[in-house]
Amino acid sequence: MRIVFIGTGEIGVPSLRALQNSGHELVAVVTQPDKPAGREQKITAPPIKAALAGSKISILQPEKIKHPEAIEQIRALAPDLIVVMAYGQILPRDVLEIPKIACLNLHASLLSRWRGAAPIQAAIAAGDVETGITVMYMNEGLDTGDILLQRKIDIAPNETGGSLHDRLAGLAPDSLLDALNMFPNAPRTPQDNVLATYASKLNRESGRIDWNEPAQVIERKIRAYNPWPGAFTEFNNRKLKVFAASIVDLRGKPGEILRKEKELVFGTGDRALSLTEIQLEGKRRMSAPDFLRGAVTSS
RNA sequence: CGCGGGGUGGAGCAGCCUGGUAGCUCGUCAGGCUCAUAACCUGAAGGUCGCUGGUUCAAAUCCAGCCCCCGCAA
Repeated sequence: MRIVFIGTGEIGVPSLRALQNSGHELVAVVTQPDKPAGREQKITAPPIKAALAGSKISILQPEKIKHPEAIEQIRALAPDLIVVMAYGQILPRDVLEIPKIACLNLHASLLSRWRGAAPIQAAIAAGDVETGITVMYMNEGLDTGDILLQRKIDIAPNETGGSLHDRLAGLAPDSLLDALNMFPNAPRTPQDNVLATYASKLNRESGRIDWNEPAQVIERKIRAYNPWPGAFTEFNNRKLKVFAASIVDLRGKPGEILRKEKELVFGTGDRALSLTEIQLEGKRRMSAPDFLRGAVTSS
């Protein structure tokens, strides 16, 4: 089949490689334009483009995929199939109707649970015990299309957003290839809209810790947001990122520092949290004991 | 030229403003105490103070340039 892959994020890279090696004809890749990134604001290629360095596959980087020129470029490729993963823009109907067979999306959750932009973090933060990859037929809604197939994995008790992201990225290629092999008789099951939940887009501020919440909720959020966008709180008027914490059986006011000798313990809405891996603004990431050794003498 | 914090024995920090003997909390090693210990006591090793140049009798400290790490913003 003639396939066009549309994607931007790191999570799509293994699936892209699987398509390259699949025997199908990967005719082009559409990804977001190079943008300034990092402290130096250097123009940086998105991960999908970087993964194609050295290959001869044609790459399209339209500013807006809904612009007529972009749509015409994709139409001219005459794809049988379009595969989308973590692209970052909504595909207009005109693009969805281009492929002869179908426009498929790989989504990092078990739809209809966690539609939207940040399903991986949402699943951990909610305390879900399993998640997975959904291959679905795209429509104009936000992750509302009919399901082709799903692959499940368990969420480990110490799972972080980063580790789950990597595991799902690795699960996606097999899911995709299995789905492709089902054509032309691939199944099609509508989503259960009653069970649908949404994972809204995250920004830095959404990582702020609300100490009034229960310890377990905060602990999950810390894991879910590690490494991005990062959970954080304030310490001596400076931003303190928190990468790992464990629940301890102490009581105290929400946000109150209950211990700071050998461990750093904050009160929450119910029990308390010992922050174990942290990073103060301007400093390196380090363990709580290391942090406290210096903090004791300087305060 | 986006804004800001930082680079000091193996780790985390103080000292810098107001130049003059390398400090603190740990770790490591040796010994002691103890039924025992991640606890306690004694002692020891370990540092070109990011790099280069300048000022000075004298630079971790003041000045200039450069390299690297990090937070914000995007």
